[in-house]
Amino acid sequence: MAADTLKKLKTAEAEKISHIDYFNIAISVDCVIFGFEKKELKILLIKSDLEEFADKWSLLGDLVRVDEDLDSAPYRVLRQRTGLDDVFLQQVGSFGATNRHPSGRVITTAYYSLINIRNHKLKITDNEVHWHSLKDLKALAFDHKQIIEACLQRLRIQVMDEPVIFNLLPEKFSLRELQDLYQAILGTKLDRRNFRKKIALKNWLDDLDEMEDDVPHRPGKLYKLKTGLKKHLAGLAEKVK
Amino acid sequence: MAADTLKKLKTAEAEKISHIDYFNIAISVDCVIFGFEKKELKILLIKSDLEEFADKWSLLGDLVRVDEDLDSAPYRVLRQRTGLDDVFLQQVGSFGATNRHPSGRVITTAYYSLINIRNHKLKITDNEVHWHSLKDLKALAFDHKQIIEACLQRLRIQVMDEPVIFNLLPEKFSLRELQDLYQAILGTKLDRRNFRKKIALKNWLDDLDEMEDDVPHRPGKLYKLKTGLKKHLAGLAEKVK
DNA sequence: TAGGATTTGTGTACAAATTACACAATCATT
DNA sequence: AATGATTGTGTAATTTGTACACAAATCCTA
Repeated sequence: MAADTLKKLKTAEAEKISHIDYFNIAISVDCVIFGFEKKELKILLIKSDLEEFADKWSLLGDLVRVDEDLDSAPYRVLRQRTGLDDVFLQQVGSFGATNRHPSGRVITTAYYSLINIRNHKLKITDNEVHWHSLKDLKALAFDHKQIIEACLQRLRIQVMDEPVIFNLLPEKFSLRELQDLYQAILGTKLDRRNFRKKIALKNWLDDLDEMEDDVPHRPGKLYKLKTGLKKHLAGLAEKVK
Repeated sequence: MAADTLKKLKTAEAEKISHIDYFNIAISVDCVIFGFEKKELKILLIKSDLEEFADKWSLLGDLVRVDEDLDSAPYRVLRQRTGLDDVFLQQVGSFGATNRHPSGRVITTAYYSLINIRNHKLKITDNEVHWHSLKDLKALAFDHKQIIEACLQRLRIQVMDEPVIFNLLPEKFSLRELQDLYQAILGTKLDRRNFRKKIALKNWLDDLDEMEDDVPHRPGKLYKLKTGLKKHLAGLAEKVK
């Protein structure tokens, strides 16, 4: 195989194509980007650009650059795709079945991200990129369905005891919005009184002394995340907490 | 850079050295192998073979082969190093700072493993490989200290609600041994009566109607893990649970 | 073989957290 | 002014977690 492989290598280098070849393993990152709108969890997907996956959707991802930290790559992907700079991102796991990518051997590390869909800095320029309801996901490319499942599972665990969920909401929000969001994530209905008691106990919120003004019914009070509570948890030590 | 890189490549291929080079990213796996003995958690380490880390210890690991699933690689490493075939292994996270490896760009995926030190199939042939008390770890190579921390954190979470801990014990054990093990993992003392109540509630154990016979004091009853409870949780869906 | 050391095995009372559940007040719409 | 939708609030029952003490079993030693 040596000579043959070397030839392939030369060709690859000469054509300056990506580092997906036949005897090296390429490494990519994929981002599962969650948003929340109309009481539903959404995720951001792009039309696959591989012929094998012509009508399928896939996660936003890219190969990791040789001079770039693994954990920096998803930030770059997000910046390029959404214009957002200061996002919640957390590593979830790596996926590396030999046959997961049709064009060669690619191991990918998955990250999940929580963003506020109404963030005015959010700029989705690529018109192949769209929000999808988590409920009715179409066919997905690669093992991306499985990756999304793993990220959702992580999200469900994490929202129970860390204030990460607020990355999905605008700065001011009502308790109803917060409850709707929890329900969308956990996939269950929650009792309103018990939910409020539990949230109050966590002591995450500041009462803003303002009311909703855009609802067709009795408005609720508005809250914001207590200043000082960082909603972004980055780094490895926090990975599983 | 093209010509220069190509030369390096040729050399690498010609010398059949590993896939650590200057313009590709190599991928490895590292295993944090936990054992339990004399009321202490231990981990299995090997003397580093890099000059940069001459007197340091490192995790057992290897480069992932191009025709091998990522999640299979740590099983291979364990088989080669310990002779064990049917081990508990779980992916914890991937580590990929650009400067983490002195010889080139290597991203590693960390796994943690739980084995019974007294397993008679355990054969450690390489005399550079030794068990170390988790308490007094010497200097470690690479970012392996950080990796161990992440694995320990995962272990602590996981033993609270899944019966993985029994991978560290012999088939028959007393409640004292089990409690000592929990205490070693969690780093706390537990109240005996409350501990027993909690374990009883989980319904993980079968009473063997046998007694310890090798202790210098009143012997305790022996238990074993209920048959049907799989102590090995593999696969992706279980990754974070 | 008796006494000391060590460890097993067991239950109860209190505090804290979780669950189930209903009604009046507010605002928008008509 | 009545209707519809939603907010805001408390209590009782249950479950879970925590703190804590004493008698009995076995080994060891004198």
